[in-house]
Amino acid sequence: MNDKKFYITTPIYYPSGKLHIGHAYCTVATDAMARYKRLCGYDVMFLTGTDEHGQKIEDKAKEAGVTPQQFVDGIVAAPGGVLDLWKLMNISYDRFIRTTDGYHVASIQKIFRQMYENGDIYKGAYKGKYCKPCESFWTESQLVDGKCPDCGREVVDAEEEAYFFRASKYADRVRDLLLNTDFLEPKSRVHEMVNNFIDCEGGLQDLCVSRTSFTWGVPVDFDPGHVVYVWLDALFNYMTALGYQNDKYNDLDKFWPADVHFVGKEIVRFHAIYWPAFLMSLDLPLPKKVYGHGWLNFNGDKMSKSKGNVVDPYLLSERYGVDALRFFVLRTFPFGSDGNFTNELLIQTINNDLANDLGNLVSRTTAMAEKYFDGKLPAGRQSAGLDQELMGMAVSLRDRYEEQMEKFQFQNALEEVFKVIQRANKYIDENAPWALAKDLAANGERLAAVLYNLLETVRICTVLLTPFMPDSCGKIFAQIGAGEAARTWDSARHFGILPEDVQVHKGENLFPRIDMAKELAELEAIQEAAKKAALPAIEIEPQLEEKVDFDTFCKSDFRAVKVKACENVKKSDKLLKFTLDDGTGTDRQILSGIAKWYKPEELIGKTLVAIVNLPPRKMMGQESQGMLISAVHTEKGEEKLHLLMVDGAIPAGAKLC
RNA sequence: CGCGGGGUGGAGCAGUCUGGUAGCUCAUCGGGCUCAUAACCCGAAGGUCGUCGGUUCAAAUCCGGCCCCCGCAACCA
Repeated sequence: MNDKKFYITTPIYYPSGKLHIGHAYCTVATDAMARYKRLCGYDVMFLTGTDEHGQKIEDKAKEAGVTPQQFVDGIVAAPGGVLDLWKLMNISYDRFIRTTDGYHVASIQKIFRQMYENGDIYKGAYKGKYCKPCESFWTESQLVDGKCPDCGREVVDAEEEAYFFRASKYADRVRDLLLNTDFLEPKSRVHEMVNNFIDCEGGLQDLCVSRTSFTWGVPVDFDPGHVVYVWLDALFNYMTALGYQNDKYNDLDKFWPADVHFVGKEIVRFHAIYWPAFLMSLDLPLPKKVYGHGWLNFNGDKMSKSKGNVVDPYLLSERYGVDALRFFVLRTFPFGSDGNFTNELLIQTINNDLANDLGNLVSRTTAMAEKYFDGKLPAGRQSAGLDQELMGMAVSLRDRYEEQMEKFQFQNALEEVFKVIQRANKYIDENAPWALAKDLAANGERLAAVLYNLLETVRICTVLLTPFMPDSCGKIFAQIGAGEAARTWDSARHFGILPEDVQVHKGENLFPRIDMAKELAELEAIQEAAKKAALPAIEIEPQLEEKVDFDTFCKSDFRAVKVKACENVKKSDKLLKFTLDDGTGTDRQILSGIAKWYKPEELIGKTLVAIVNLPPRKMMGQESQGMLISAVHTEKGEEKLHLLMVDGAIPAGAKLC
């Protein structure tokens, strides 16, 4: 049996909506790593999956009028879903776990009970600020202006019975793990974790690990009404998927502890603090490493559904090919820090690296082999001093590549490969095979040597690119006549693996050049349309739950006012200055930030509504005595505003009540 | 003094931990080649490495002050 084993995981993704390029990024990185390790001869377990419980899913399902299970099935297993995406993107996972799988649910129940029995989970009361309409608890620090950060409404003190995990008990061990080992990488994330959550005020807090406010989760089997907190449920997937506390699988001894968990930086906290603490509680071995990778932004902005700037991996895969997309994200961005995804960069990378350098190298090499030798190299060879540098670089490439791959520096590993590819292009220039070809009788053996060296260089590079672009590399191997033995990890360290009389077949262009200007325009149009479609047609502010008493309401003095004059405020692009007749005989001046929606001249003579007993307030150096009332809503993500205009027959100053 | 990340030739980035020629891609300019996907190869111009100060024989790199940008409710890698 093989004693070289490697267990790697992606996070299990939360299927509350379609996955985007960020999920694809992490998964492609994991896939490249898994394929690399397999290439190196490891017995690899590559796990991914979906984290399907929680309130958000329950809410979404309700909105959609289906059961939560139907909802997640729709996103995970239906056409165009998560499984489809990974298939499209050629993700070679060995196992896919869904936290709604029966074996996982049963395992979680056992785990929860076990931690309860050993005293690390205890029953307590969750105290906090509660927002009734959102059914959410918030801590003081989460509140925005003392109100619910979600909906902006008032919160009340509330208490709920809940189970807690004694995280505090493991604070010292976790701190030590973070500070004194390589458990968490990159190192820059370590301080953030320790400062924020362990050495913060009050130390590492016990974690609330059950909920009673919703039901879509793993039920606590000994206390009906409670469901297990999603993170406890989710984190253990890494072990239940190997058979921990269940009979479904039996790979725990073989693969646990995991070699590395790849996770996004926002969930580093759960993986670097609570996950080890949970494992310590059960006296289980800890994973060897958690690697927190960066995020892809889009055009400098954070990608988010609410901004509608989410990049769709389906679209890009279909348009440019899966391998091009896989390659791009790993070649361009350092894995440990954030990267800025732009369409231009994507196309640039495809054109330069894949089309011009790699694709063209394969193309010109195979074309010459066909043209000069009908695709079959003659056996005679004549080497020359010019060969040394190229061969040296090619043969030593594997070591440099390996060094970077072991550090998860995909960008650098690929950089090394492309240095060799560029060197090969230069080698063609140096040797000018077309000149040699003019006198085959005299130079045939030299020409054969040049082409053979090129094929070998291409072969070695292709072996090392295989984890990143499996399909395309298969096609290159076929074109250069590389059989199985010429595709192995071991063969990548040796020059001269291809048979002397290698048979070459020039094939299709592997990476066609893309017309940048045209493509950018089309992409933008598509993404713009998608953005619009993703945004809700009409959005209105939620109604306030909090009651206002009648007397308080009566204190607000609303009056009909007539616009006598209206002008833009100098140096302000938002403000309009109104001179109003409020019936008192003295003009009232009000400033209103509505220049975006109205031109001053179109408002003169209109009858509006204003609250007149607000304290006066200075804006841009001018006093505003009250506020004009408007109706606001959001349409396709765009804020809309309409001043309240009333019947012109209403006299200035009439009170509204 | 909440936490963290960042400021490097026109653009995007690496290098900073482990001080010692400032590197890559693109764009620009000039040249070469014609096998190849208008691709390839060579050369040039272009940076006081945000700023001020300190340590040092030596600082993009270490230390301190300051300025500017980004993220830090949720959805979310």
